[in-house]
This record gives sequence, C-alpha cells and structure tokens, in this order.
Amino acid sequence: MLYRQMKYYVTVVDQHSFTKASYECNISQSAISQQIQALERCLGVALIVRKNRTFVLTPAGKYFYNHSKVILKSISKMCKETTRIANEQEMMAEEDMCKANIG
Amino acid sequence: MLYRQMKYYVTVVDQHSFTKASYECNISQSAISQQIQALERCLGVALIVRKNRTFVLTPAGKYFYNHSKVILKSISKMCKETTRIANEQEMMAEEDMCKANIG
DNA sequence: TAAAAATACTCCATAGGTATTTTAT
DNA sequence: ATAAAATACCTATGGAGTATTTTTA
Repeated sequence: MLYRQMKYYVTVVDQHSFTKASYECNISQSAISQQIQALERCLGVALIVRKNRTFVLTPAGKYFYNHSKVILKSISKMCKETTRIANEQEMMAEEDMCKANIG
Repeated sequence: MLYRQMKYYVTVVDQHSFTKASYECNISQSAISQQIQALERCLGVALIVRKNRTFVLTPAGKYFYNHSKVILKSISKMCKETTRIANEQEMMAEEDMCKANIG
C-alpha cells in the first residue's frame, strides 16, 4: 500500500525515529518497521541506512522523502477540494429546489 | 487503499466502462465496482452518477479524475527517479572501489 | 435477451498487533 | 541496563474472486 507507506516513511524521517513515528501514526513500532521494509523491498531501493540506534537517509531516500511530502500534500488537497466541490454542488441543487418552489 | 483506488477510478473513466477497466487492471469487474464504491464512501462524495447502463461524472468526479491523473503520474515518476538515483549511487560506489584497488 | 454494473458470499493476502530478540549505548 | 529497531508469530481486516441478480437498451 504505497500511499500509507509514504505517510509512514515521511513520519519516520520527520521524527527521526521509528518509535515516535509509530505514536504519530497510531500504530505499533513493529508495524512501522515492517512497512518501511516493505516499501524498500517494493521499490528495490534502500531509503534508510540503519546506523547504531539511529539512521541516515540514502540520496534516494532523501529524494523520496522530499517528493513524497509534496505528493501527500497534493493528495490531501485534492481530497478536500473534491468534497468542497461536492458540497458546493449540493448547495446549488438546494437553491434550485428553492427557486422552483417559489416560482 | 487510496493509491490503487485512484488508478482504478482513472481507468474506469478513461475506458468509460467498469468492465473494460477491469480487463485493463487485470482484476474482476466486481472488484472494480467494489473499489470505486469504497473510494466514494471513503471520500463521502459521489464521483460517478450511474445512468442507464453508462455513467457520467459529477463535477467532483471530474476534478478528482483530472488531479488523480496528475498525481499518479508524479508518483510513478518519483518511484522511477528514486531507483535511478539509487543505481547511480551504486555505480559511484563501484567506481570508488575500482580507484581504491588501482591506487 | 443481451450487456453492463451491483450484490452476496467466500477466500486469501497482508496490514497490524504482541511478545521477544538483537544491538548499541 | 536501557532504549530503539528488527524479528517471529499470530490475528483480523479488507481486497479480490465466482456466481448471481438487477437493470435497461
């Protein structure tokens, strides 16, 4: 599930921690760890280099982080705008009904 | 799973047909139908108005289609670029190994 | 009556959980 | 000894399939 994995990944990087990211995402540390691994496996690319008890990003990991962030934002914007348009249409439909009743 | 649903939805609209989209996506007609419904339920928005044996898009549906298409493209571009960067890095690492052996 | 989509159900893949282990401080 | 991530294993959700029904041209 790419979308969810992108969210998890961005959160891990933002928090500099799998554990903190798991709180943020309301799932277990184990689930985060598994999903980051699944993401790397699915891309066939190492995004994170585990170092001691912390980690650094590979160049590919940095790129993926930056772009994921942009894409996630545009997805959430799209969803909001989609519902906004739907609501707007509903309003217009109601207005038309009103006019019809008056006229 | 939003990403997959976006792909299904765009395919349905492009093909003007659930059935044709199911071929395109290599899944069953039933699965497509379910996922489009799940997408609409998750957004809380009607994207498609079923008319007779065909359908039209709501304004929200048109918007979602256009933007999904752009976003899907940028996701696929991001994934490709991510692997490209990773491969490039591997090359550079190999080059360094080479130099070390010669030097 | 033939087509396309929806529905009913079943099944399975996988996301996610708990518990534990590993690793480094 | 502690803290963070990985692993093992199990469970449950939901994605997908087959069969069937509904609907309309």
